[in-house]
Amino acid sequence: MLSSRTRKRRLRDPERTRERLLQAGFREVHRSGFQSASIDAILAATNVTKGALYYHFESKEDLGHAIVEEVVAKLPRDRWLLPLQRSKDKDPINALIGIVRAIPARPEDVRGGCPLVNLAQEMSQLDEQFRKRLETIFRAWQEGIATALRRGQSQGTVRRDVVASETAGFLIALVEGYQVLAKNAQDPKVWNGGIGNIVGWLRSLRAPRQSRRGGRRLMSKGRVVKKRQ
Amino acid sequence: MLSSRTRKRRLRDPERTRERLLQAGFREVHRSGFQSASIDAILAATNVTKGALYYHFESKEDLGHAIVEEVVAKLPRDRWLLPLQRSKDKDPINALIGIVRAIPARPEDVRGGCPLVNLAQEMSQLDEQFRKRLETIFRAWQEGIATALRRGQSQGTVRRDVVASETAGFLIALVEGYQVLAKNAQDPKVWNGGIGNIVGWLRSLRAPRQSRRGGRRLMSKGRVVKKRQ
DNA sequence: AATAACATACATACTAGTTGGTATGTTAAG
DNA sequence: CTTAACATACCAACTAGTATGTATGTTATT
Repeated sequence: MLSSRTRKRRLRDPERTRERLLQAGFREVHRSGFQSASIDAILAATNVTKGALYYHFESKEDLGHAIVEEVVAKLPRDRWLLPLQRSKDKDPINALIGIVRAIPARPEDVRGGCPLVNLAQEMSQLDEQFRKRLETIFRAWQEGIATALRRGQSQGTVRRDVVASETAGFLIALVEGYQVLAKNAQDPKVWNGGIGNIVGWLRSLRAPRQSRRGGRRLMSKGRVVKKRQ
Repeated sequence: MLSSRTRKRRLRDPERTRERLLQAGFREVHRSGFQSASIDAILAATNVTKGALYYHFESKEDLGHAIVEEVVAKLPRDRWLLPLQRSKDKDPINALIGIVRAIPARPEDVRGGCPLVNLAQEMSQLDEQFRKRLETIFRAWQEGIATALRRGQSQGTVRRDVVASETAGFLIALVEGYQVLAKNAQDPKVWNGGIGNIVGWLRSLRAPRQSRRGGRRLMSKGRVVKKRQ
């Protein structure tokens, strides 16, 4: 027996139908925002009919919630949390620098903005259900970073005087803020500049070589400061 | 002759009508976003009729552009640029700290988010006219901060090794990023925490007391780092 | 193995409401 | 009297959502 996918494309494949709706819904929401996302546009993009959509999701909101939980939530998980866990032995600051540098800087990504921020910005005030789901994602993101930083502190690679959770929030705010600016500029150069400055700031979190005097560290090397003073 | 305002409320006062539409439009757009902003809701809020609105503005987009230029643009000007200019003699870092601390932390402000970011996030990808107007605002904001920082550098209060324009962008990203997080959390505490961390970072830009060795400076005192190591 | 019974997974056509926008009429101000 | 500043009524397009019908897949029965 061949798997349901490899056979001659079954006429009914509810899981696949649902997944296609989620993906197309995500794209439409990412483009237009949730409120302006058109159900008809999603259907047109998938060649799924309205009856099928409302069989799998009981309302537009329900579809939106599923998109957040099943599509949006994956983004920080894949881009941040998994890489951080995978590099358990290495210095978390190097890992974070790598992650930040790996955030897509292609024009279409920069211009579209971070889906998480897009949705949070639009919906958190309007729909508590959306907000809660988004906050869960933010929390997991922040805690993942904080955990990695604490690990770095016990390894001696991260300054002991930084407060992990606050620093994680700082980093997230920074990343999201620069993405907003880059999206508004509609210009990858803005984002690339942001990466440089974020990386510079990240380096300032490193513990000094031999941990002299309780882990103070200067704030040079960033793109915010000149390379040669 | 009494001024047009003090008389017994003239039946026709086009300037006032226009201004009321701008203000109500701003509030509606701030609440719902531009796309979902309802013309009818704006009319209901102002007791102005559709004919009057379309006499003053030729389309919804036109109204939106006017809102950006005449209402939104004032916000960073009033909150950032004017205070920075007014404190020409003082240390710009102190001025910036005061400005950041003065950003409203009332629940309704935090939950509504920064109107500039809201619009940028929603519209920059969709409507180039919107984007250009918003970018003008961001540019002026960034240049205002950069100018103040450079002034501080020649005064000797700001580290010489910081690149003013980059640092200004960093600060803006940070402020906007934290406002996004606070809006998503719908919680003023998140914003207040952000203020603390921003202020801490701002302090790290100060030139050392007697400008020893080319202006290096450590990054302590922030809320990101512990107060007593 | 054949088939009846049933539930799943859709498809089609429609509705009630809202949207931005307009055509045309009216009235106040100079 | 003229025209600037509205007011009213209306419209076509689009919205999410639904009622109803139908074809497919599964399961129980014989």
